[in-house]
Amino acid sequence: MARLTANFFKQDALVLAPLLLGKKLVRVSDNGVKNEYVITEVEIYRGEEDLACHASKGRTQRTQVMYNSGGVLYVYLVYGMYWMLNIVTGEENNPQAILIRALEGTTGPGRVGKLLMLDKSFNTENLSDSKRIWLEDRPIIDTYKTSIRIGIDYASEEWRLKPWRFYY
DNA sequence: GTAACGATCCTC
DNA sequence: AGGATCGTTACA
Repeated sequence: MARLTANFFKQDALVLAPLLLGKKLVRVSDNGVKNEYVITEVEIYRGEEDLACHASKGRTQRTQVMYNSGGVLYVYLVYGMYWMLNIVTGEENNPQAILIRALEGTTGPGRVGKLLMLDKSFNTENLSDSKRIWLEDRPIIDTYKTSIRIGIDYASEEWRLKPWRFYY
């Protein structure tokens, strides 16, 4: 099916998160091998008001990528070891991103980054025209679950309790 | 400068 | 329950 491009990712994260479930993630490695995965778990990080979102610190060298219009990647290192894969979503200057927490057959965002062999060079990568990573359309998953987000105990209750984790 | 802390995972 | 491991942020 067709590659998903900027118009799709420009939608608000609240709309996009459930739509990303079941979508195909394609990764072409340096040696030219193409692998395809299915997205099974995501989390929303949305706006400067969201105290769990890195953009709550405002526009910094790290967070500026989230201020782009949707369709680019926000990839960063956490705990000195794990590359987190996020898709920037929404309108320009409205910082939000969706964390890919799991692909079919994997558990945990750290393992996603390892499986996809991500590194710093993937930060700001454009999903609309990248030759090494992109998403392709797939039928909607209409039965899914939600829960609070994982690993954000530092956020205040208002944001910690948002049901912004989606999985099936 | 310098210190504290993670959107995690593995091992004990 | 605790350690690995380093970029980002905050504060002096």
